[in-house]
Amino acid sequence: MDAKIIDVAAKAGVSPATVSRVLNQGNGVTPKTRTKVMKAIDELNYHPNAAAKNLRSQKSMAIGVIAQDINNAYFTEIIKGIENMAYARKYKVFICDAENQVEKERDYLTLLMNRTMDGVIMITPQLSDEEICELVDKGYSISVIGRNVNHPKVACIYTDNVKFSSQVVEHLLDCGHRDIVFLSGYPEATDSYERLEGYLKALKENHVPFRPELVENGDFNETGGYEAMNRLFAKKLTFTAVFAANDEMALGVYRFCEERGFSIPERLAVVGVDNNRISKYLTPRLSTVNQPKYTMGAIIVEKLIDQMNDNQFADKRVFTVDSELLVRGSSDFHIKKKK
Amino acid sequence: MDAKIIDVAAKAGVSPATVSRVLNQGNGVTPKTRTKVMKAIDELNYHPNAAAKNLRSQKSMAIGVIAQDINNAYFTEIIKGIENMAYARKYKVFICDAENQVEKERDYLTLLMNRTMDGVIMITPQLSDEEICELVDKGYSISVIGRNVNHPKVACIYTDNVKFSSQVVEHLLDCGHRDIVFLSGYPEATDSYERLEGYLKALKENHVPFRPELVENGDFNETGGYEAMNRLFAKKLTFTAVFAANDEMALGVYRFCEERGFSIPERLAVVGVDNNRISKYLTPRLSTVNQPKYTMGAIIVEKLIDQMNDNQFADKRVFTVDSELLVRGSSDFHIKKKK
DNA sequence: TTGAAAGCGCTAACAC
DNA sequence: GTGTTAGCGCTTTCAA
Repeated sequence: MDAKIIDVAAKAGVSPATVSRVLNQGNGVTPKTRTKVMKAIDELNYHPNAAAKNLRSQKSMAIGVIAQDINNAYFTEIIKGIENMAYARKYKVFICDAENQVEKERDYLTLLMNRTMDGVIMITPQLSDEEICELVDKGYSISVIGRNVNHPKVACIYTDNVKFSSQVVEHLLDCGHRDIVFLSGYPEATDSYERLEGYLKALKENHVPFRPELVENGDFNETGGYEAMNRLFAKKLTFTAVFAANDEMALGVYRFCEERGFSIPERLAVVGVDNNRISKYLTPRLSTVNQPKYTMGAIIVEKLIDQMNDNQFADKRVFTVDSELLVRGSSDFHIKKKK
Repeated sequence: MDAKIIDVAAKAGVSPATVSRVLNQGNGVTPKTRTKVMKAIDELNYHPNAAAKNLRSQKSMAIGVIAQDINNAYFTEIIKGIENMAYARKYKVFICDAENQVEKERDYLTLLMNRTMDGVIMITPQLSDEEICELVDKGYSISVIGRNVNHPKVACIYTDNVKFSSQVVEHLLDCGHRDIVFLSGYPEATDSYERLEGYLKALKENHVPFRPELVENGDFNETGGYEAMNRLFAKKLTFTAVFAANDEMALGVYRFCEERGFSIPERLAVVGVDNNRISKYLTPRLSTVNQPKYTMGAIIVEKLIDQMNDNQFADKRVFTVDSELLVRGSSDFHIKKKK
């Protein structure tokens, strides 16, 4: 149905090889032949068949992004950074939505094995480091956002979870809080346990006793956060602040507070993580931790491309980027000290 | 580097054709041979090369979704419907983010021409019907969400823009408003002018004079909505309600009101469209029009698959789905009639 | 600068 | 039920 390279060649009175040269690198062709070929391409409305091209050249010029959940603006923001930089480097980007399921992450990785894409960027906290390393050892190109995978061929970019979590907790302590809930995501996720680590560290350094019952899992989503709050409340625990490991769970905390008539930040202070765009539309605005999401995406895709082409990195492999605690209405309030 | 089908065949002591049969439809193979082959596949960690497969079979089993902007939850919700249904039908989905640029829409369409994907679903209000029809006439499979493209081979699913817009305006009139701003998206978009049409219809039917100066373009995004409000205000126009053609622009209206100290809905009533998940996190909650987003995605992908395989539709081609006006805090208030 | 020819890895006719 | 073989449409040596 479609025109093929041989049709273009015939129409232009040249060989398929010449058409290919015009289409690709482009050097070693007379301007005159080039024009003839371009004209034929145009007239026949020719589009090179990607499958044939990929098969022959053994590459697809495509990068996959496996994101935890595309309904979460944190991920889409990163993806935009990836996409724009990839575009500048002549790569296509295929976005894959893992919908919070590890099995889906694995599923999408088959697109890497079957060579649909040349490399993959993972923005998912679930798949284990081991699994990633195993694949990389087999020769596949994978880069990672949001954690540090210790493998010489895996580029990583992340913020220091422990550090900013301590900062958040210190901010809450400064506001007079002593009983601070930590709302975790699924426990296997690095984002969960590293942020918990920061929470514990700050408590310890400030000589505030750790109450394990104040740690709950909210699965990184709104519903999970809401349900976690209900569980805590059902246990009749006392607390005056919540540190949610991401903004989505903080949304659940807001819902909980609204239903119970709890005012934020007076009755309960709330801090999230991600600086999800939703956070600034809440009332009161949600205090959160900002990360340079777009830039992180842009940087990692460059590294991935380096790795795919040279099988090594031009300079660094691991990037840590600074995060920033944004104190907003949901926590900017000093509670009275209990006697 | 990777194992190929011939390696598997050798290892299992069969021919490549048999391996292929096991891998694909699967009938016409003895359970015994099947087991042998599966074992070899497993041991060699074999993954069929997608490019070779696509080239030979002349299809990719991939569907593209070109969305206006993936930062907008309206689109990601639809995409989830598409993806899950496509998965059930053995199709992969490639998500493409047009970032509000027509040129990007066209760019992604080349993935259709070069056969990277077998068909495309467009959720973009910009690319013209003519351009879409032209491609379909050339034999490409395209389906459309959010408008009605009049072509026997284009499946469409949409809600009746005129109808629900009239409803919105009638609701505002019921609340006592007479001077209602219409915040449009870019004017070429069907979503803009059809919603404007509904606005005009309701005004006319209720004998409320149309004030053209109350129609402004907000480009379908938060910033656009905000700037449009500033322009209206700078002109010292009087109005008591805003009907924004989507929720994103309504966010800009909220920002404007907050900065000016205007209370919603007392000083200004606001209604949006999309039932974007953000709408219910606002204070007050945003009145909006809900569409069955997930279902729309699921339905249209089925139709696209029908069309790609049979080159026709099993039953209907055009689907209209009901929308529902959700009256929430941002408009649920009766203003006093001016004398 | 251009052309001829081989072959990327797979599937689908057609044999057997 | 299984094997042989041709060829999908392109790129890339190699030769001219």
